[in-house]
Amino acid sequence: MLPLLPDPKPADPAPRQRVQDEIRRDIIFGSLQPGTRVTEAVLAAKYGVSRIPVREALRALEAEGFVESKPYAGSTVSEIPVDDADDLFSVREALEAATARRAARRAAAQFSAGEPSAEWWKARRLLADLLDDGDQAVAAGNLQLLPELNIRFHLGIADLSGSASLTALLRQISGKIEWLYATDVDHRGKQSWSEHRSIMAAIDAGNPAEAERLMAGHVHQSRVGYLDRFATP
Amino acid sequence: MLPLLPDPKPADPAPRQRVQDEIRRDIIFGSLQPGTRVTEAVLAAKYGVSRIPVREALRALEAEGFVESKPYAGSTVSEIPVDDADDLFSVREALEAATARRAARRAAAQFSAGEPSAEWWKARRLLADLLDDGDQAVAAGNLQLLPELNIRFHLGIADLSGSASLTALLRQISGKIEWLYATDVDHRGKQSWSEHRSIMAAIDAGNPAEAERLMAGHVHQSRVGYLDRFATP
DNA sequence: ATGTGACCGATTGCATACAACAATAAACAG
DNA sequence: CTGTTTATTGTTGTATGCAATCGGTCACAT
Repeated sequence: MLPLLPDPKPADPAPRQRVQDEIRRDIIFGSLQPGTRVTEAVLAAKYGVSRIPVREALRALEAEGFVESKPYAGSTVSEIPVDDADDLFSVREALEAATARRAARRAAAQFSAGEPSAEWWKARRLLADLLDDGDQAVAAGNLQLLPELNIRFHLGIADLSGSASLTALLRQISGKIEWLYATDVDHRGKQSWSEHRSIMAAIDAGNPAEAERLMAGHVHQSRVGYLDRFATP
Repeated sequence: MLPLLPDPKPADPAPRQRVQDEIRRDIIFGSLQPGTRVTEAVLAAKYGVSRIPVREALRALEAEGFVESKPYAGSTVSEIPVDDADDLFSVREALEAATARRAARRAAAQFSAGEPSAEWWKARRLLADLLDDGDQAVAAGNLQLLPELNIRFHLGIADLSGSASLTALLRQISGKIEWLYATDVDHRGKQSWSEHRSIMAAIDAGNPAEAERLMAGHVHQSRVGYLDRFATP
């Protein structure tokens, strides 16, 4: 006999990843405020899993800088790095300039060596879709979608650069930047998004210098915009 | 019956940290070569602990970029990031310039506000000892001690900056740089070390611009030296 | 001979159980 | 009343056992 509900629970194939994303989201969007003590047991109960996935998620979040832990003493939610904003942006400028430069160099190399590799096409295709989605969101006035799309675009460029080290660093910084912006939306949204296509074009053209220049300017504007708005001198 | 040796092993109070450091050391100094498959079970047996500490150590090392893992598929030792060297150095330049600038600013603030805080003195004292140890090593010709002392000095400056975000980023980059240098010693050792005191002096003087300038130049020389030596164009 | 499918060993992911440690609070001496 | 010592409790750290999943391999049909 066939059961009417063969699989009532969606099976949850990756509890650790899910829990990690949930906790990070709760931290970024204020449900878990800085200074809050988070214990493995209550989080485990909250998300319906054992302590082990929660524990690993907390360790990962600690590496990302969202929580701080002391041995046998527990974990607490970190402070929002507002004081570090300016410096984080300056590092991000150098970092993303490097990724754009590399991406353009790699694009040129891929095309000069006959057919681009499969993984290159995959990353490039993802960026194309992303750009379209963003334009669509802008056209429809859904500006609240832009922060997420923005991060994915920049991480996509890092992927194109082919450097795992730089991608990991950018991922770490992006988390902090997202946290900083979470208290408010990116006001410069439309303007900022439109700059992405020219960066992409410079990369496609295999022009490292131009890609680097555009990306550096793009991030710099983002930095200036943030500092203007939140005025943390 | 009572065993003759009730506690032959020194109890090992922190297996996870120890195992993590051991594995990282083995990776950096060649005992575990890139591409090697590392399984939790054999590492657990190798270090005489259970799989859990090994597992967490591997996760942390994955966040540090030393191993790569795929779900249910195991972990392998990452490739040495030689291709990323130049870009890592360029990011490091921006990053350490920021830490030096902040450290100087913070030093000035500490002194202008009466007595410096306890944690400031602690970090400052650690750097003083470090500088002395390095000078002593140089005088005694123990240049092989310098790479370790060098990393600790730069992380110490990051501590002085008071920014957890920047310190975490530097820690991540430092691991990679150490890995790059592990194949050879830092040839510029003596010269490089002597520059640390002037950086420290600029910070103590509360001169952010000068501290930033000196640190940027210091890291830049390190970069040029590395690229000259290993010539990866 | 070769492509395709299912099986099997190996390995990770998670849950439960227990031990070690830190932090707090209570008891006590001064 | 205050400083110190000691119990107690709550939380993390580790060990073991089992379930889920992946990679390779062997049979088999084409």
